[in-house]
Amino acid sequence: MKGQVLRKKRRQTSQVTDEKRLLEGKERIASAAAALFLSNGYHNTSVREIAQKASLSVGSVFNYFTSKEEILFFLFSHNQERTEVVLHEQRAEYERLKEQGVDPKQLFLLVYERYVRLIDELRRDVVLGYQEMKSLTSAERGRLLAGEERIQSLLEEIIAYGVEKKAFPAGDVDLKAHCLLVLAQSWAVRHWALKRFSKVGDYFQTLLKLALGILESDSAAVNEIRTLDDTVNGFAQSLRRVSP
Amino acid sequence: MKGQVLRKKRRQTSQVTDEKRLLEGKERIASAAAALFLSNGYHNTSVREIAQKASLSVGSVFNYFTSKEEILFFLFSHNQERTEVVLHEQRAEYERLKEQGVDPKQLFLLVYERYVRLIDELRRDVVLGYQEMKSLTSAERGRLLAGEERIQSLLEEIIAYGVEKKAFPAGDVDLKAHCLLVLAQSWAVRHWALKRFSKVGDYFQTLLKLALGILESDSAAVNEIRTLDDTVNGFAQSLRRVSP
Amino acid sequence: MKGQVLRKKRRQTSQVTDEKRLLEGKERIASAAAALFLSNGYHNTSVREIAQKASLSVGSVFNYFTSKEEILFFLFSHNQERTEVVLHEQRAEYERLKEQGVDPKQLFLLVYERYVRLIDELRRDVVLGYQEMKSLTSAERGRLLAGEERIQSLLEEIIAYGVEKKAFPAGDVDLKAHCLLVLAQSWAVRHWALKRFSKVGDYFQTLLKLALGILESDSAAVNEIRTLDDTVNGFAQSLRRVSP
Amino acid sequence: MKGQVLRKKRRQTSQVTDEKRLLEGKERIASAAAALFLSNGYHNTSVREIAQKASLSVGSVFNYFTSKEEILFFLFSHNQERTEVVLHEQRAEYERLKEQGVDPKQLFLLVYERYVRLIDELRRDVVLGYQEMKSLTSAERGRLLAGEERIQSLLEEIIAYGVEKKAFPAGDVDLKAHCLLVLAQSWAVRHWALKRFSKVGDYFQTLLKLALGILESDSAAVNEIRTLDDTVNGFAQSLRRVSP
DNA sequence: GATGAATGAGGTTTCATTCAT
DNA sequence: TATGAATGAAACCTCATTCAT
Repeated sequence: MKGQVLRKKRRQTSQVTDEKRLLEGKERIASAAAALFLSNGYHNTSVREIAQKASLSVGSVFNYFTSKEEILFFLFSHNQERTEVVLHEQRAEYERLKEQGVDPKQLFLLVYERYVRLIDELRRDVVLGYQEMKSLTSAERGRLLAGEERIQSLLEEIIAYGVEKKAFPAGDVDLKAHCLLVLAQSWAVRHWALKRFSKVGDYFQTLLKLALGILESDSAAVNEIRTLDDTVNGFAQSLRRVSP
Repeated sequence: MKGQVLRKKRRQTSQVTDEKRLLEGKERIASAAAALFLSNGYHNTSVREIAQKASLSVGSVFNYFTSKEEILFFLFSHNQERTEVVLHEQRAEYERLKEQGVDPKQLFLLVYERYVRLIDELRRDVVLGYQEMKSLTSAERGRLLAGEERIQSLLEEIIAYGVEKKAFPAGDVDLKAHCLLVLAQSWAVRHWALKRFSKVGDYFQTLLKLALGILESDSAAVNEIRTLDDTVNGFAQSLRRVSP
Repeated sequence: MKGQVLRKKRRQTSQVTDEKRLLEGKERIASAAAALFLSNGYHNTSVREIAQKASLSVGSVFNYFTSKEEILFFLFSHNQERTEVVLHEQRAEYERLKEQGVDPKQLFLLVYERYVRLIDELRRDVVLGYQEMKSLTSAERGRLLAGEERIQSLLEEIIAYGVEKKAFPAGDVDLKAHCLLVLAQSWAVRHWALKRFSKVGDYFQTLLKLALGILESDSAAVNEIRTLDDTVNGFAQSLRRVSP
Repeated sequence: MKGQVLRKKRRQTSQVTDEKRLLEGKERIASAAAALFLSNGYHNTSVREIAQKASLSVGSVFNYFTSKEEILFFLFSHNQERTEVVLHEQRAEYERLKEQGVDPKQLFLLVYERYVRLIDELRRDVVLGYQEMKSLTSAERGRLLAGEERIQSLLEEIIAYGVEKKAFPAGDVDLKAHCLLVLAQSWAVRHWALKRFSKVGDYFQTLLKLALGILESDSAAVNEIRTLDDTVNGFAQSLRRVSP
């Protein structure tokens, strides 16, 4: 009943032919769009606003992108590509330094700092990713998350190496990696709460202490605490009943 | 931009008069809406869909809420209220336990566990908050953030108490609190990456070790490392030049 | 590169729920649309114009149809259904009359008249079909043409029956059927050239004579003429060279 | 409606000055356009597509034509001119042969064959005419129809001459001419249904028999039939009541 | 004279909101 | 109070046309 009746036109490719000009235009528009998406959200930003911010007419935006959604896609892709490159560099560095016998702690911190600085570089896009991930198709989302998983794997690998070298206690490697990832990303996602660090270097300088705390945290002492914990039974028990 | 714009005049009160019915209706609608917002996003959810899911007519939705936006507000304020209550309990517990001379570590962990469990309870809403914060008016957003700041203050206060009691090293109290907050929230926000913990209790059981690692992390050892760091100069320097 | 990024909303069904009202509305809108499509063409008619002509708001049109193209589809479907019904009746009548031993000429004319009157009834839609066939998908076009082929087959069958009964000379049955079909449709398609016939009955009254002329046309006499034709050689030859 | 609307002011002459180049360019573009118009329809063909097919830039198209509409006009007027020329030739031939005392039947067939072959030659444009007539201004449309009327007049004239010479029975001259016109055009318009004739010559060879059948059809015999018809009263009556 | 990026009017479509029933 | 059809503003997008190079 609802079957397609009319011939659909194939959606045509971007209209601008000059490759260099096309890319420049895309970047100009995407940059304007990113700012607006960030402050107002993707859905609250109209193409007209983007065009205005990029000092273009509405029509021109569609000479560079075939749809509004492609702008978002472009931003994510850019993010993706950059991440891939850095990931590759990091892995190479890691292999090289490991061979040189560099201290695992230092080794980890070097790679981790690199990641934190990447987050800083891509701050806008990371936030955009958090906000608009629900809008993506699962395929697109998959690609984005795959990137993260590869990062986490790299971190886990390095931590495992540290464990092997007795630099860190064993156990909970995956959660440690996850937490360090989250803390790095929080520089972008909750940047408003970290205003006291004016630059990412300042942030990292402080963060690395906590990071080492995480890496060196051990299960032994904690179990002991847990034992104590049970003595405050009433309160702890009541907590268990909170969530439905 | 849209968020700041003057709202058009609009019926200011819901049509339903009976206070009890009104609240029941609101909750029914908001619950349906929350599920949809979560899986499709606020902007990709139409009022008609909400009405259908809540087994109501479109018109009826507007008898309970004056706008779609208000449904979002309702969800957030519900979150707020719940958080306020727990915050109040936590503070009371904290004061009581402090008086009883409970070990600061335990004390912190008790309060922190309570918070982690709250996050679990409000998981949907926390995620919604991350995603749709941009759809709120700045006033609404302010209220939301104020709540978080109060939580963070409480955590800071307890950490400071631990420092005072020599349970934790001094320094970086605010960042420590911030990080612990973020890690708690990651249970909601990056839940997909924490699937190996089937229940929040499992998660906390492991997380608390890292949390203690963070709390006990010190600046001394780190500085020593940084000294070493400088020996790998070339690589480290190059990192500094990464972000533009 | 152009891959779909954002989740698409499933296009929702017509918004009006009351079945009767929905159909009435559809017919009202489609009727207004048909008039406009006919005089201005489908592409030169905007939904706004349709809405105005149907005394509705633009939005309301989309409460009844999910797209402009569905209006066209509706018109064609209506045409299709009507044609199917009549075709069925015609075949039944044909079988019945044949059994009664009715004169093949009369039999043919009865069925043919029925078809001409159907064309009159669906005049607008037939013209629309001619004009917008190129806009249809091949599936849709196929359905439309299949209907015509079935009619033509019926006509051919009856002519063949007449041939068998020696009412018509043998030969060219398919072309005869085709021509009679075309002449019937010309009442719709070139109606402007047939203004002197105020009603379809008048048209048929005259057309039937020519129709019989076609049915009774024979090959014998013609061959004789062609022989003569060759004597005017120069002119006839030159004609052959016209098309490239 | 749109067709009637006042055109906005616009550069009235093509930019290209060299007369010969201008015409060549126009023909090149129009030829590309015709192919696209025919397969996709006028409205589903963009100027960019035309330019591409003609291996030109979009801008250049507008150096040769002042508007897209003008391309359509050009195609039709080309058609017109060709028809005018042939019409003129036909009339001359007709006068000449009449003087020579050629048999009216042959005479008619010669002229008619010429017309059928013209249709074949202009097949694309004829189809375009049927499809896109609604896209023309009424003035343009008028010119097109005037051409057809002149053809029909010529045919009528020849038929009348045949009647005078007792070659054809009297009566219904206009309808006969109309029908023969339609059947000739059906070679273009419903070409898909005439695939069994591989060339226009084959088609005409068969068509001419039916054409003679039409020309020689008489009213007398028919009236007799009609009388018979009334005996099958019930069915025939019911038919009359079909159209509303 | 040729080019193709820029333009903006206008098209279709969605959807929050209103209001008569 | 509940309903759901009607509304129209505003969104995305297309494309004929212009014009600086």
